[in-house]
Amino acid sequence: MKSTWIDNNSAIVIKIPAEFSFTQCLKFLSRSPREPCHTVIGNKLYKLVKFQDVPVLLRIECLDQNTLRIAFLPSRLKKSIRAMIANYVWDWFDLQTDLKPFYRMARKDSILKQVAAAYFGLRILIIHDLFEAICWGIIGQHINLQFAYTLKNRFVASFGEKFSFDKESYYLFPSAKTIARLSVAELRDLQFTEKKSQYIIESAAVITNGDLTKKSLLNQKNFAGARKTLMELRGVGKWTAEYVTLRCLRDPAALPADDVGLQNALKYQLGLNHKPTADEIIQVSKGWKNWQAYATFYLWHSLI
DNA sequence: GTCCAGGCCGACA
DNA sequence: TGTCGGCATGGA
Repeated sequence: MKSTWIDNNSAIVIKIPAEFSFTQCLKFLSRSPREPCHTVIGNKLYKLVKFQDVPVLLRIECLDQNTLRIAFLPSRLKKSIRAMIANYVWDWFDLQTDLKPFYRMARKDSILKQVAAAYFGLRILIIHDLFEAICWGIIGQHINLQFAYTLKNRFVASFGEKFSFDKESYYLFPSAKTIARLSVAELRDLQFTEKKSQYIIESAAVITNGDLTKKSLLNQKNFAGARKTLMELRGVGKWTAEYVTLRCLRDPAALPADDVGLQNALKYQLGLNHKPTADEIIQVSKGWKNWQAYATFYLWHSLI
């Protein structure tokens, strides 16, 4: 465990760093009402997780500047699962990263200084599961984000495990094993394109048979190697590989320069009348060394 | 009705 | 190696 936390039978308390804003993170997480895998109600975040085959509903809230409280149902979980929950949340909000150097750099950067100040404390919201990250990347290719959430919602409602707590239903993202068994027609029914359906089922199969794991990607010499491996999957090109290394593998230097969202955010920040090209984005990001992922995330956030 | 959307693939020059 | 059409539909 990387943090100091105190627990009892029904809740865990995590000490959070000063450079953390639960409000900004919730804003990012609530950018679509169609998001099926977590819910934001007021200032509380609800998320279903499963550890050691036990489904657990988390309710996360910020008690004060220093403390995050994670309540869970069912209560009285064994200590090992409580530790997993604490680790899960710690990772989800990327609390291991010291953002002080990012803000020092951003203050001197003409593009980042404004977004870094406006969204102070925003963290990259990690997608823990490799399959979910790849899948979400493929779903989001070349369609608008709201429609991508519509597809995700149908996908999760159709194939994700459902559990009920207090008469409310909560879903887990579908497992690779479940999706690997599907036919293309079953995803076509949800309005996935033929190609997206094939790519998602094939990726699920590669992950299910153990040929691709998060661990194996992280064990590669560098993130460029991980991206190269990811791009061996059909349907995973440069953008998706960059996206997965950013959201799932925590590559601090991931920069999806072909991303239309990043292009639009920079167009606005730079006051351009055209979207910057990938080369132009690489040029303006020269000073963001090892903080490209955070710069990208803050710029995405500026579009919400 | 038109244009764009968190791209990728395969054909072709 | 670089460029271009097709995908297939929703949202603005």
